[in-house]
Amino acid sequence: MTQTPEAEKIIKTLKNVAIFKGCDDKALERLAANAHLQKHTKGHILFIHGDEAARLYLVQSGWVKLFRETLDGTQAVVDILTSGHLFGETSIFEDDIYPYSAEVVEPSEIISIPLTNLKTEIETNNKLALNMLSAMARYRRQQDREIEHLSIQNASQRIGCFLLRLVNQSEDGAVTIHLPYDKTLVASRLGMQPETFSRALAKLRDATGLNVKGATIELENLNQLVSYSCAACSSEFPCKDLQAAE
Amino acid sequence: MTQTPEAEKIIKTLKNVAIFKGCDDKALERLAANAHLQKHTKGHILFIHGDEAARLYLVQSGWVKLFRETLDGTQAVVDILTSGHLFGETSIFEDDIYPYSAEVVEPSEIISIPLTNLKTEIETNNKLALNMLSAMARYRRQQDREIEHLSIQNASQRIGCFLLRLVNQSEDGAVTIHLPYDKTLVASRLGMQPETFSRALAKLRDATGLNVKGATIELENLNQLVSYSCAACSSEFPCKDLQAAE
DNA sequence: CGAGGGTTTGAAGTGCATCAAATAGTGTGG
DNA sequence: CCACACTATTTGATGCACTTCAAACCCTCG
Repeated sequence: MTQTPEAEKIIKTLKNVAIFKGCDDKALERLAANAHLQKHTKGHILFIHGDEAARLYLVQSGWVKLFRETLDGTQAVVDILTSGHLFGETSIFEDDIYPYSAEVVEPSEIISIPLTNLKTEIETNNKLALNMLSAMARYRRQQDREIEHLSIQNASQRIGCFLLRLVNQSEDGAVTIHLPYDKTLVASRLGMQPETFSRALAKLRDATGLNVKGATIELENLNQLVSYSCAACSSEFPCKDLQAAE
Repeated sequence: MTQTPEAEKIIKTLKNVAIFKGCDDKALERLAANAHLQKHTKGHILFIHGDEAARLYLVQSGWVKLFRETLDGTQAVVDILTSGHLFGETSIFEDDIYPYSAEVVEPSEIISIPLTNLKTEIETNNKLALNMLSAMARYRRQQDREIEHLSIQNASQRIGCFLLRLVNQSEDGAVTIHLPYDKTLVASRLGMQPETFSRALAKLRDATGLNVKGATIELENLNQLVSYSCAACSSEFPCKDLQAAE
């Protein structure tokens, strides 16, 4: 089969995404049929909650925010995704509408694939179905923890937990963390107001001795942060899964 | 194949569970091998967060609470399940431990099935895998809404939303709702303290004119409750899925 | 009838939201 | 390179929502 360079690039990316691991080349080609790779600037809306779901999306680079809005305009951030993360794929079941809106929040490269490709493939490709199940189970555990955090952690602890998930777990000793996007956005991701985020981060600094310079955060040692945040969590520190791709 | 009466009863139940719909009898028999149906009294612990996961559970009748506990003893309720709901099944992927604890909170009949049965079956039975994917996708949407509610609804609105989900959606006009379990438990399910629940319910009564007598709640018409609670939600009223079995 | 758990009520405190305003930071065009 | 405009972030002041601790009340069941 002859392929365009774009198609080749897409297939190469798919190979590294968890749910497509172990799929053979033919299957990937079928999945990637009519797929597109597009660059988007900050602020671009990929789709709106309630839109008819036609494609699934894969973040190649950059960041994408998933959110919903209530009638009175309040916004709830569902998740913020980066390289390797997939979204919009759950709409192949029952509903054919997107359950949230998606907005590009940093310059991004986004791959999109027709949902029908996935739907067709999954119906005959048990391996793919199992991969997807495994990914969904992982995501579900994340959501459970998310709910737990919202109900029992305070603002500073949630920030601490968020920072810990940005740290490469193999790192030890002094650590430098770089916030991947706006503080305002981090705040909304954690379900709090920007003002609260600012104050809670200051409180966290006083409590754990971390050092904040703009979007860069330095930490002499992880343990203090771990004991501060993870005390109010049912999981133990190296909390696996939490940052894993879908 | 000769079957015990218990096995027959179990298979009959499985047939009515969403994820087993469309499975043929042979498959159900394989799944039900070494399954048990047991009665449990209030307070019985089925398993603890972190236990090695060996079986999946299905509520035949009664209510089961899924929860986690932090080091300092605080408890977060993950979900409270009833007839037709399945739990513990996600442990067939990656982890082989239960991601939460499970406690019987009302006298219940619980079916349990070895996880290996499901694991084996799912690997060859694409229909089952697809059903399970569909169920997981539905559950995921519920979780998304749960997170949204925790971050943007207040206590009274969350109670209102909870009540609306107990109402048979086809009903209209005057409605009587019966709380299925302790108010204290409802409170924890909604992520609030019992005292807060009590006060928030009183506030909801004043705001929407519902009538509370112990565990029975009467409501002249749904609309007032809908407009009170659903204003702070991104979904529109007859919020499907939310009470659906996994 | 009394014990015990569930539920409500009261009083006080904490945490987060909100509104307002100051400050820092960034990118633009001159 | 500067001044300006605009946005992100911080800080202050205040109010409301929920929690916490305490105690009363109610209901059920032995």
